[in-house]
Amino acid sequence: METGTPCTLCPLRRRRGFKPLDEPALAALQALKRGEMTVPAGGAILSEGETSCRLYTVLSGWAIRYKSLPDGRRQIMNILLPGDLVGLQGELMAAPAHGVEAVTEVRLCAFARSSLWDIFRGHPELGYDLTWLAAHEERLLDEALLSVGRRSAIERIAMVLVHLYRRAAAVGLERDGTVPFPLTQTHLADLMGLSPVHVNRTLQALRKRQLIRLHDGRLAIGDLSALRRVAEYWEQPAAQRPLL
Amino acid sequence: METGTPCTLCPLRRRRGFKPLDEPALAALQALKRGEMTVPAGGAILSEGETSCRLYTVLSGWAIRYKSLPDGRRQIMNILLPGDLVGLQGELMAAPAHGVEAVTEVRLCAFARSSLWDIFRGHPELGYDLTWLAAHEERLLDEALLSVGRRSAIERIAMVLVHLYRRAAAVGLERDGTVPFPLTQTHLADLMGLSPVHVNRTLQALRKRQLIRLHDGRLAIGDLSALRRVAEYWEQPAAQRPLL
DNA sequence: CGTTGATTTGAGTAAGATCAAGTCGGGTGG
DNA sequence: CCACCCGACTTGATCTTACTCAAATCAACG
Repeated sequence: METGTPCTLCPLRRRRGFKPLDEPALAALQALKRGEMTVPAGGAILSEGETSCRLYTVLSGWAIRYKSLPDGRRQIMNILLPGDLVGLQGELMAAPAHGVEAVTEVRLCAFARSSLWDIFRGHPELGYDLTWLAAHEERLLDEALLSVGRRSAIERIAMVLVHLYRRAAAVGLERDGTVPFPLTQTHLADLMGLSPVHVNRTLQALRKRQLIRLHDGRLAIGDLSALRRVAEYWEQPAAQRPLL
Repeated sequence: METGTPCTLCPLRRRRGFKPLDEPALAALQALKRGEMTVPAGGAILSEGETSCRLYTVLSGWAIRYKSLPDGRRQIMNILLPGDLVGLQGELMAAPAHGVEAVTEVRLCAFARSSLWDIFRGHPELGYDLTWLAAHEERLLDEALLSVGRRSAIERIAMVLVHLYRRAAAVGLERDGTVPFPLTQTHLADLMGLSPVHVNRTLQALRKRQLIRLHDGRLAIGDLSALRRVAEYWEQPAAQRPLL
């Protein structure tokens, strides 16, 4: 665990799309920061059932939040991108019922979980932001549940690709019409409640229709509106989000 | 909209399972309360896409929170029971992307949404509780997503029955080994991502195995541990929850 | 090279959807 | 009282989507 960049210089915070924070709040946040941490690709950030005394913000890299059944079936609940909070989800102070695993190498900004309470007391606006983030995460889950419960395989895949493209672009990962895409087809399967084989065939169908391109770890969308139409997906304009 | 019971006398608040609130916090809450409201069975509490300036707590009755696709397919995100908050989910101040509908007659306690900010500023402990509730809801969604994504039909139905039984019992709805169960099989289908016909056959299978009984609107569980085993479901002990 | 993980392809199958009736019970109006 | 209607629940038959199993390909890497 190293000290890392001070919050005032955090490169993420500069990005459009993140709500600017005023000087005192930033200072308070800095005071709570416990350092930075790097987890290698494939490494565990949180283990299912194990309590962590830390709370993290993803600074860079991709991670997955998942739950699994005793027999090994696994469901990915969400993909974590830079700016996302790790560890808020599981019942504020209790053991999380989910694991978090790095997909690529992940850089994290760590806070002491016990300082949560200080945030609420000392900086109500940060407490509000925290709740905003929780409500936002819930909205992502709603969308995922709708997909898995009611969309067909091709709709689900189209949906998740549009959605991840937008999220990645929103945190500045877009480069000439592509975003990095480190997920394997097995990840997509576990994310959308499908088998890996079926994901493969579905991706082929989308490629054949020229809707997407997927080359050396990057994703490009051929025809956004057509892809959205396939997914029956109309996203709401993204509000500026807080960053802790 | 009537004035209703003062928060200090709220019958829900007496129940074991709800965290007691101290005098000043209770008074603050009372000050924000805008009255009570009754919605008939089948009535809309929130419409998809429509902004509401209110925030509600369910006092009695059952409701569903759902999203739907343009072609009419519907996914229920959660069942709302007494003590649950309505309207926190959708991006704190923005239009909710979901609807909420009464299943039975529902009695609601209303707050002005604009007072959310006052809560955080004036009563950090209430702000914390709010976040706790959001994190808790997220946990419910996690469980639902795992079910719909990775559990078989019989596992899903077993799971949801165990889960709803516990939740209903936790808010005092249990009477000699049964809880009220106002959901139709179509509700269960929309909740678990199945067709109504298949829900019917699956319920029959559970009944044949003596695991559940479902009579005149009440649910009884024949063999809890067996039902849990079917569902591959091990729930964590319920912590005391806050009530707003 | 041999190994390892990801992707691809093919063949057979099963879980659950869809379609179509039909039943049951509780109102409602004549 | 009875005919009717409506919604929820049942049942049977058929069909489709997506799963499973198995094996081949491919690229990266030591």
